[in-house]
Amino acid sequence: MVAPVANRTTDLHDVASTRLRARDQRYTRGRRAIIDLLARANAPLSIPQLLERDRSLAQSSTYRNLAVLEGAGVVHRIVSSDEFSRYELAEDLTEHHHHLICSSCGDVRDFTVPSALEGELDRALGRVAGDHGFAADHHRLDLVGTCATCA
Amino acid sequence: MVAPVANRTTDLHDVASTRLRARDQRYTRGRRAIIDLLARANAPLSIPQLLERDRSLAQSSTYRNLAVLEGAGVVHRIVSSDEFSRYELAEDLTEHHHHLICSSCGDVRDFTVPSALEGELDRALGRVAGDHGFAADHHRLDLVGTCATCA
DNA sequence: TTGTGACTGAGAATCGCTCTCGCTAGCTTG
DNA sequence: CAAGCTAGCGAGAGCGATTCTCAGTCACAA
Ligand SMILES: [Mn+2]
Ligand SMILES: [Mn+2]
Ligand SMILES: [Zn+2]
Ligand SMILES: [Zn+2]
Repeated sequence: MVAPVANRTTDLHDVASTRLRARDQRYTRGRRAIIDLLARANAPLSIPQLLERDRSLAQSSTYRNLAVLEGAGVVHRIVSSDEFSRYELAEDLTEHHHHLICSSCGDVRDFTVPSALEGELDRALGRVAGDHGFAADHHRLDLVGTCATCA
Repeated sequence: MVAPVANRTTDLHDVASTRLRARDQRYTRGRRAIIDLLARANAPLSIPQLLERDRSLAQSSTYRNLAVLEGAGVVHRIVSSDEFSRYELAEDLTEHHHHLICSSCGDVRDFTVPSALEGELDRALGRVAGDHGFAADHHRLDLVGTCATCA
């Protein structure tokens, strides 16, 4: 329910840069390239997909930079049963949403549910967390199945 | 919303045995031991946890048997960002539920939400799936945060 | 220009998980 | 019961995504 911190791409880079600097880290070319790719894509990307889209990226650096960006709260890592993890911009840089996960090809697509339902969900989950002495950070709602391509 | 196929432990083993036989596979001692451990536990277990609880289990066989049991639809594998996957009985052998996932220690606990909410969720997700030409198999709702133990 | 500390990338290392293979065990048929 | 067939077993080798190492770079400030 919070407005995205960055709407324009320029803002996005500013936010990324600021969050990194706060941790004594630099917003280098490789890191900016990753953010650009993730912002341009309309779905979470795996490392191979990132390397394919920008051949100048080194694999080891990309792994390292994604970890750094995740630590700085700029990027979010999605671990599924697929062979590769996927990465997307952190939610406060985009908007709260959920994922359609294809268990055949591993592809992930975004979707949202009505905010009324989202609200009910949050209330119910808040109650559950309280009952268990659990400090909730965020919820995750995925729909698992077969995508249109894998028919 | 479907009643569990097996309520008693005996039934559980019968179901497991039947589902394996349907695939020309046998319900051996090691496989039965795994099912027993999962039925007794009130949370999904990782392979190390299984091996610790039953020292007679061999690691490689346990990995193989869990894969077989998953293929037969008796066991469900949960992949998280924790180092180990965790396993629980398939939902039609227990009941539909969701997970509290501790991002600190990796522990997983079950919870349920009111069936009214679950129904709304299913309706909304059905609509989403239709819009995307996605053949939904099941949904997954997790609450990620820090458990009481990790405070 | 120099010093400090972060970054880079090729390759080595890690480690959960899967595969291999010689042997055992369960079931079926005669 | 014996023989044949197939599934299962487990120790260890292998696999592969991810992480780590380390010798050079680069950014930035003094
Ligand atoms: Mn997404
Ligand atoms: Mn569970
Ligand atoms: Zn697909
Ligand atoms: Zn914990």
